[in-house]
Amino acid sequence: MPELPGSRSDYLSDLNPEQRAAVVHEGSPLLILAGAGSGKTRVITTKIAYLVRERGVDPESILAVTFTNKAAREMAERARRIEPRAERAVLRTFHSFGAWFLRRNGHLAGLDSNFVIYDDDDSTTLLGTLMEETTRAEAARTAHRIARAKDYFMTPDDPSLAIIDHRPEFRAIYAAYEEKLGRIGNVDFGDLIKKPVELLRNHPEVRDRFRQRFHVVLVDEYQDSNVAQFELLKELCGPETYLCVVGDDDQSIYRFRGAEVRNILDFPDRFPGTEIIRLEKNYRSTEPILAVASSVVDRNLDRLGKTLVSTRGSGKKPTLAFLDDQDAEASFCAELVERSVAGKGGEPKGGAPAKAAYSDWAILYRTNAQSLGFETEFLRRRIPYKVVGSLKFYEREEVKDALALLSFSINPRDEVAFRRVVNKPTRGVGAATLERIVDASAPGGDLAAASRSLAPSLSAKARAGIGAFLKTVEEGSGFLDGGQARTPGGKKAGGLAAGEGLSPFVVHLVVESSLADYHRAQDEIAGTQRIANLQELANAASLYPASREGLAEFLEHIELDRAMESADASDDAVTLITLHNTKGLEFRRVVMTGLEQGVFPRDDKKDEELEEERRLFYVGSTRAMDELYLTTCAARRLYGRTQASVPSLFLDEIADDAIRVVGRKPPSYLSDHDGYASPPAHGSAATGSASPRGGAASADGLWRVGGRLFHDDYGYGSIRSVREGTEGPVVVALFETGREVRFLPRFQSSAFMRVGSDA
DNA sequence: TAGTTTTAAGTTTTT
DNA sequence: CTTAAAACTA
Repeated sequence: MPELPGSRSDYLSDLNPEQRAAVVHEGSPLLILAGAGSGKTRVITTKIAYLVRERGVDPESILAVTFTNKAAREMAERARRIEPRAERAVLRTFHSFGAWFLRRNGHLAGLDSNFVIYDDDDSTTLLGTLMEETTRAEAARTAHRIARAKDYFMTPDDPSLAIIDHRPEFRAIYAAYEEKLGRIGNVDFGDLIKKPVELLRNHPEVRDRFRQRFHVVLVDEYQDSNVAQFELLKELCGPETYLCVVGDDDQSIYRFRGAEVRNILDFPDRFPGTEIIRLEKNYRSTEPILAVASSVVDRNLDRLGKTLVSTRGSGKKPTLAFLDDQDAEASFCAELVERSVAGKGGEPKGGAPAKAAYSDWAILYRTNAQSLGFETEFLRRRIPYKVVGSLKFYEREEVKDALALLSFSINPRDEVAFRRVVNKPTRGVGAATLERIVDASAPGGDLAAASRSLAPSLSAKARAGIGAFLKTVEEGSGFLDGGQARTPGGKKAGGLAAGEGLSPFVVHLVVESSLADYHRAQDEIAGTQRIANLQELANAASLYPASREGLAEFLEHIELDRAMESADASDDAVTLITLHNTKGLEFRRVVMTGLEQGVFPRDDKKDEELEEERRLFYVGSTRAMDELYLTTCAARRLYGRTQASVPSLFLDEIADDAIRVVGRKPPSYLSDHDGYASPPAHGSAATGSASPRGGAASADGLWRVGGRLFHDDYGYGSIRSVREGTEGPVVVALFETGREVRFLPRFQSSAFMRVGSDA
């Protein structure tokens, strides 16, 4: 049957046997365990094309869900390239599918089709109105717990709620939050999954309709799915539905936000008759890189188990560098980059070094805060770089303000939006007035109407302020209801030509309003780009129709696809990126930095969390195609304080002959990890110390007479004498306060440090 | 009500 | 150290 003559390119013959088996498989549920770099996306896109082309499946009956918009776009693009008809398949993220579902069916659950989606910040604000005597930080914590409860598909009356939050009052807070959110008529991220499941359960006719619509359900990155998403799949998949999930349990790194590894580990049990296909051929990395990656993740106990085999064969052995501190780490990375770009590959042997581009390089770190050191050093050396993921366009104050104003104009019950912008710029509507208005309206009532009816009883200042605010909103409303024909003022907005959809509206409400004046003033003072950001927002709106529905759609797009992609992807620059953000990416050369206890792994208290950190190591190291470097520092500045650090536990898990070591291993690295943090140690010999010569020094050469010290309690001082005791060096120091103190460096950690002569 | 000073806290974060 | 929110004062 699949033998179509001539006309098609033989896309199946490009696949390896396992990939092909996964593509042509049908019947039972299928779990594809796809290791890093094993051609997962290729399999899933080819499968869509195959189903349409060879099996005569109607593309509109195929639902493929991913976790990121980027992945969804890439999948759509690649499937379409093989089979143009695949364009009609429903290819969405879980959340955008949920929103799509609720806009059509939400009325059955009392939800207006133009609902606005609240992000975590909005949920926190809403919760703040319910928990009056708590700080915002506490409200944020509770909001997070509620989000987790929804990830686990728990309602406020769920008996297991204590697993999420053991406080007895949590149940009531969660219930109150749900009640208020419902009255306002909006939803949060968790609702986009949870509400469709509930609706499908309560309305069998809707469920059956969907089961008739989608015959094939495909899920990408299944290891990142949460319990609620699993429930959604169960509702969507009837006995006739073909379900295929693709994932890698070793790449599950979002546990902290509800991802449930058990979903993939238990998939064969939950869906009886499941067939498992393993994709273990890695097309990305050389063998030595995979050896390092595997050696760490292999220590995990809870995994399905897979052995990646490189199709690229041998290559350069990964390098582990022991360095002094984060400054040394930054310059180490900078030098690696500079030398490779100049064509002087770092290695004396191994043939002619290939000349690298800046874009071949990625510097990986555990936390965003670590990027700063690299940025400073790269800036100084004029190495082009781009920081991925720190843009946070949607989190900017002016953007959030603009979105709040837009949200309020389609939903005057939106208390969160109202609170945010009613007195911005300051119009004389303070906390007292605001509370009066909110109290005057019924819970979840129309706040614009409440403001209007209360206005006569307010002070002149507050009345004028409310009036100005309402005028702005009403003009916006009129525009939306009147349709495109009634462009406010008839002027060409912000240089945009006519027929720009929603743009003129956004320009009027946001770029030309008093709110914009406020931000324009901020631009003057702080030299920021706020107005430019608002203009960008307005430009993006041109793609949506000038109606309430169009505005809701626009807001949904902003809320669900926050990765405002900067178009500088073609620039030749080093990538600075968190480990989490690298999933799905690949680079020729990768440096994983900060391999220290407390940094990475960040926390070694709980076994399950440690296993997740190991997976993060696996994800990071398998991004590298040709070269992999690991760095670890003897000391690290954190919150302005320098602390001694111990090399990461993961470094112990790599076989000695699997990695090339640069710099000196500290003694503690060889023995135990639970021991004392050693004082600034190993790098000093390698970097060359300029500390004073002569006089007694400790056996390890770190403590010299005359050396400078800093102690949290005693301040600055200098070393008077050093001798070897049974517990290591014994140092006597005279501090500036005149105090003379004797101590054992071994028992000192954060409170005490050497002051480098380079400092 | 609005601006200033003090104090507290600090992961990762596809949606 | 750096940032953001709470507390405080004009």
